[in-house]
Amino acid sequence: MGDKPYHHGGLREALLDAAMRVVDSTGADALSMRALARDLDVSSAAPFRHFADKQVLLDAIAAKAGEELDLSLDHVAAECDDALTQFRAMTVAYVRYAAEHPALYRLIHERCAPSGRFLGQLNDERRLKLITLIVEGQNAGLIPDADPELVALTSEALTHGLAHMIADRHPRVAGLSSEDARKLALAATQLLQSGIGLA
Amino acid sequence: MGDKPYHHGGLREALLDAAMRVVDSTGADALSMRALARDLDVSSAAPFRHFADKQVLLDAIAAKAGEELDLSLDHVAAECDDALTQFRAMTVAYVRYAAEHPALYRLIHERCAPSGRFLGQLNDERRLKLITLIVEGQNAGLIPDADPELVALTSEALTHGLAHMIADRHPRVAGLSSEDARKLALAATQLLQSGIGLA
DNA sequence: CGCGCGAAGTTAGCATCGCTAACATTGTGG
DNA sequence: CCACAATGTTAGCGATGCTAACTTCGCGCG
Repeated sequence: MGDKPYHHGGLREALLDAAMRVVDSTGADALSMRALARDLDVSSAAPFRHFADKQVLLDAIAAKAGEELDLSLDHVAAECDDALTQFRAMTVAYVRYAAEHPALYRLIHERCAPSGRFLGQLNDERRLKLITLIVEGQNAGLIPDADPELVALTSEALTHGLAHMIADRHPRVAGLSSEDARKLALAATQLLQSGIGLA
Repeated sequence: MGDKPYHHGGLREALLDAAMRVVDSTGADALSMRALARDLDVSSAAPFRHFADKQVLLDAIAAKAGEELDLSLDHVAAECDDALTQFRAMTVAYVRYAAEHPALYRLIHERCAPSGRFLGQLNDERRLKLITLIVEGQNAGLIPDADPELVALTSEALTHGLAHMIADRHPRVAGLSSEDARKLALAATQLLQSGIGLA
């Protein structure tokens, strides 16, 4: 009756899910192949049938998290018609993801260097949209006539910086509630738009 | 003659130095207590006389790297009289450190969450100076009348974002030379000052 | 002066980890 | 129907972080 079958069934998915939960709640360093196998009640060698080594698993987690983030951005973007509010909403959503899943957010970006993957960036379609928006703004005389690539990059960097500070619990933004983080992201973005002055 | 003495002498410093080199060149994950001990030709238990566990060592490395970064900022700042150019030069120096010591830069910030330390932030003195600069700008009508804390935070976040993207070899800034990084940091900073528009 | 005590090393060993090799069990397509 | 590929299992290697119990050494105090 309670005999567990020799073959688990969807072990790969189960591994990925469990591993992602571990990383999300405990951090990537805390992930152990053997512990994972124990949790899923399989032998300690079983996971290696599905992931060649730990790094591959981590890459898979990062990829999945990246897709989640992407989906969340899509979802948010779909609810705005105005391109500008869309842009702002996406910034907020990005920062929010970092606040709610710091370890996954870090994982997504850390992986750039070691394994050559590059997740967590704005996908090309979205980036194109952003650049278009910028160029339009420049044609309308609303945006200073700088390189659109530079403008986009600066905007991305600001978002990124906020997200990282929050994910890493930087003391300056440590105790922020989800709502506070939202406000901060909005305020900083608006500040970038209006300019800080200092010149 | 060539007998190595039973007591190493300055083992603690030696460990710290060696460990820092390892992290800088190979990444924090590659640091091994035993390997470290082997390199310094001491037993594998010796390091634990000086650092209770690996995390403590990493914290010490992060602290030392933080001081280095701090010193480099001081050095750069000392060569500017104008407060504004000082601010810009420090931004550049910050990003430059991230470009030249990505693993250390990451380490400095990663440690925020796990061990409660908070390195890598602008120290209070410098931050105070920045805020003063902002308030002066507002009094002179050069800076929009926003919360100075917010303005400072936004500025920090932009710097931080650039630094992180470069340290993590984000594809958008991957192949940048040191000089290119310098230019980028400057351009982005100026863009923040003049404002991006979009409104 | 010498001695004893604490700081700084050592050796040995435990538990765990990532990973591999060799073998077992399946269910599925030819 | 049955061979085979896919997916599990067990056993084990080498490395790691860390601890316990012991040794060596140098410094300060009677």
